[in-house]
Amino acid sequence: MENVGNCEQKPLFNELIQGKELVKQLQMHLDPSYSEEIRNMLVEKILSSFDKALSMVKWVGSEGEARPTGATTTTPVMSDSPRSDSGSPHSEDSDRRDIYKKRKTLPRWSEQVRVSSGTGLDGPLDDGHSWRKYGQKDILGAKYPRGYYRCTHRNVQGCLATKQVQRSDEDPSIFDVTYRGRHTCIQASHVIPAMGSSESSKQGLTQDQIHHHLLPQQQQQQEAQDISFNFRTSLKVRTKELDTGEEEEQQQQQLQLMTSSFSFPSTSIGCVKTENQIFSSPTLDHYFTGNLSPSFISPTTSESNYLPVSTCRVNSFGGGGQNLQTSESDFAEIISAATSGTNSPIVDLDFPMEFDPNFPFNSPDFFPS
DNA sequence: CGCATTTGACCATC
DNA sequence: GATGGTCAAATGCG
Repeated sequence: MENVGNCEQKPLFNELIQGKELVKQLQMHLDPSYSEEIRNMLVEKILSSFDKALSMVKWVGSEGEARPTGATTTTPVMSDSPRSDSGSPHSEDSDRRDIYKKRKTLPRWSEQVRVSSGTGLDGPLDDGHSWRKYGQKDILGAKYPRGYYRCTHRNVQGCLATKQVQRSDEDPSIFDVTYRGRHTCIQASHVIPAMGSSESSKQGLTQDQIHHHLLPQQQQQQEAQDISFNFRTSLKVRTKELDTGEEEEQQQQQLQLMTSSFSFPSTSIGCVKTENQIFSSPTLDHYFTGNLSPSFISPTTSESNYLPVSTCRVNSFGGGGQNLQTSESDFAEIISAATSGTNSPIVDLDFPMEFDPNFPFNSPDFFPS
């Protein structure tokens, strides 16, 4: 935590540099013979880059915990005990308010999970963490109630990660999962090797229950398999969105527009939407994939036939600005998960486009081949 | 018996 | 006041 400052400045710096580079590119593309699409995209990218840089400045300026970008609403909640009726009136109230306050500043992103009908799974799948349901609520205008989950290890390890699961109105097989906060817990538990795990799920075992059957040594390895387990059973469409102010939301939408069309060239799986081949542009292709290690991309196809059910992911990323503090570790987690399991049929890893260009994806350490 | 889920009530925010 | 998010007692399950 002491190095937060340094850690934050680097991405900030990178954002600025990136912005500059983008301006240069844009400059080159000002020639009317170039596609307008590309120019627009560059403009948006530049804007987002600077937005992120700005928000990072704010973020760095404010001390402490994982604060997403320029969190506009950090209403300092004042002491006025609303719940004086029961229990301990003193610290508990402020604790609760603290929780609310914290929650507001927690990073948030969402992804859509499609549960294949063939799997017999009724609900949204586990995502590599164990969750405990703590509430359900009918949501206005939504057919299905929203489920609220928090990390099972919340009490033990103080992990504040939560998620909300909302079944899609139009397509009940799609679940909109909104995550909040990062897991600070050590996932002491993870799912069993591929085949067995899906069977277990069908039998109604919760992931957590499954997890408890594992020995600690196994558990870390299980993470990768856990993730792949989900990949095998669901289609995820991740739209990473950052929780922050409304401005950010708009920016987010822009970014999603821009990035949702992205798909890795190697994504051979049929159901991936490739609405838009913006990235066929050599320039942009270079721009984006330049940050991607080929070995990052290639595994996707080689083992895709391993998937028992239609499984694919459409990645679309919003700007990852706020996530910078955590995304790297998250990232590393995903990457290591993807790479550590040799039989891991990871389809497309979803990770923010806005990663640190200096992040050593090209390093052999990251992609032992 | 211990744990997870359900569900109504409470609280914060808009 | 309406709505969404959380709490916690009650209930269910292995």
